Amino acid sequence: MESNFFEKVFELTKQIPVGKVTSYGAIAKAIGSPKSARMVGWALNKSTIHNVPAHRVVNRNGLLTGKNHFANMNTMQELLENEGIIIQKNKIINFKECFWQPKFKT
DNA sequence: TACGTGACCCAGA
DNA sequence: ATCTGGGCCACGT
Repeated sequence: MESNFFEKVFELTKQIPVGKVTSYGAIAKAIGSPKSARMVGWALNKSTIHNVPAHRVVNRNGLLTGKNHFANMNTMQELLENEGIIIQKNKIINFKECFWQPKFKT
């Protein structure tokens, strides 16, 4: 049995549309474990460089907490800005506007 | 086998 | 408004 959690986080993250972002808690909640938001970040950390736009996943405050784990600290912000997202001081300005809620979709 | 760690979130003071 | 503490599940050593 494969790690459901890992796969779920993977799927949801890959389903994030361009120019949109989401939070770890949202993904965790979508999976069914709102309390386990920490594992979402852990899962992404395992898959940072795979084909998963982990850079579109930020914390509840819209802060790029995980940028430290990317290849380069600027990578995450650069990618998000490239998507059209406004970031300042490692924080998304129009976070609410760019927020996207993950859903289960086969 | 057991303990520690982690890209977080919520509730209380 | 800010600060502190607790909880959660899975993985690594």
